Amino acid sequence: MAEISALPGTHRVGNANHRRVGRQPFEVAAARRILRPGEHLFHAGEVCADAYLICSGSLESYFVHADGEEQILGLHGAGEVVGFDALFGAPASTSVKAIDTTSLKVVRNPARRLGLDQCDGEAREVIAAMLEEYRRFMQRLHMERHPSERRLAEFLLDYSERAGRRGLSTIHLMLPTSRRVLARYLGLAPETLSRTFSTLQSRAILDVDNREVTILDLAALRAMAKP
Amino acid sequence: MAEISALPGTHRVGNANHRRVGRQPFEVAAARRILRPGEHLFHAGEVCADAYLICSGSLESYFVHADGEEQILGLHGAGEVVGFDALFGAPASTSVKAIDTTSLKVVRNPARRLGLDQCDGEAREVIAAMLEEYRRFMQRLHMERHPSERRLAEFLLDYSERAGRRGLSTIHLMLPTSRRVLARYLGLAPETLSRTFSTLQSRAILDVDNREVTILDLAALRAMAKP
DNA sequence: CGTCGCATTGAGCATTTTCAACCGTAGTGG
DNA sequence: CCACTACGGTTGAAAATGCTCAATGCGACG
Repeated sequence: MAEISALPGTHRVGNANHRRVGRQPFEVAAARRILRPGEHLFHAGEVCADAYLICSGSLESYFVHADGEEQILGLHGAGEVVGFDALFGAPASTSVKAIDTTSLKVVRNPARRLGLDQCDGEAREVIAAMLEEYRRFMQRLHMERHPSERRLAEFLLDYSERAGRRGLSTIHLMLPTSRRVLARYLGLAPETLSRTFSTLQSRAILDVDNREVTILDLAALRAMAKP
Repeated sequence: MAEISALPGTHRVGNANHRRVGRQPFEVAAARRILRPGEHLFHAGEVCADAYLICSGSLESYFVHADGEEQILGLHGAGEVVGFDALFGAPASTSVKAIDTTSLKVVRNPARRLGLDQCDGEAREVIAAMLEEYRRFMQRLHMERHPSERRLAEFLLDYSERAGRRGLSTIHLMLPTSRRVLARYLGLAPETLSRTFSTLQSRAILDVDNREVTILDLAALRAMAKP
């Protein structure tokens, strides 16, 4: 895939064989940056204008969730790109730091370059949804390490919130899928999910009737989701 | 449910209230599409020109991995967007099918709309890397359900391939991180990872010396990764 | 009324985590 | 030069968690 000659220090300014077609010319800067081990490239939440292409070394991208658990999202080596959020002018979803001494090529202002900063409303919406999806993935990767009760609680709260956003009840939920599909979504065996529903019902936290779920004790559910 | 026998392709051209800013004019179609339960919107691998915005109903996006396991990636409700790959003119990473009867708004040709089909080589590379990252996430979500041996095998093969791509040995690997970090990356306790390394060494599949790992039996490792 | 599919429940089993101790190396200071 | 400590890695045993297999319950549909 992204095969970039990883010759550390080869300042290839320009790169003549560009198939530049549409966009107006802009500054093509082949700026470089070097990180020492442990040094951060950026932190989650920062708004970065640039993306980066790894020339040599390796990076670690991670995210510290609200509960303090550190989720490691990627180990990146030469030829890979970090800083996608910059594409969309969005705050970084992850923190990125160097594992070894790492040399990077700075891809300046990719957002402007792609013209993403000036597209119409509907297209913007698609992009926003894409970032949302990306974050949801992070969340799910994190969830996979939680016990089943917590997974279910997290799912229900997320689902409840989404239901609320589209004007439905946030406590009386109508699940969209069969147990089997929901179980696979949550990464559980169907039996385990069934059992988990049962125990939450027996503890009067939920009232479950097939696909209809009523949240009886929201506080308890929240406590279960964020220990 | 509203069993309106689908009006597939109601080309409602128009919709004047666009905040068009940058891009040149193009066909603004507010076409709609209705899916019945179980019906597919698209399959993984198809190249779709359009993205979709869900108006009502719900969709399931999933991917069937090489080993036949079905990974459910998202349950999508009203207000969400599916079909990001169309943004980049890339083949769909996932299959999407309707759970309930679902009504969609078609976002035509988002790629052209964003001008992504005509950006320069370096920017293209960033986009390709982003899609790669997305697929890696899918892969990892899938991995979380595998036993530790398989996870490690998959990681090592992936890492080996990446090392090869940048001109390093594919059998003599220098791991980039400490055990602790690698364990977190793989979603395991450090002790479990250590044990797994040990058993693979005792079976003469690997030779492990701290961060140096040599693959002794590639075939066995492959068999372990893809059952 | 029987059967099919889905959901639930139960019991035993497998894997992983946790807690604890131990080992080897590297750094530090006497 | 040799403790001594610190740290990461490894190993062991117990406990927890979720999975598999099997049986049962329940509702829809013919």
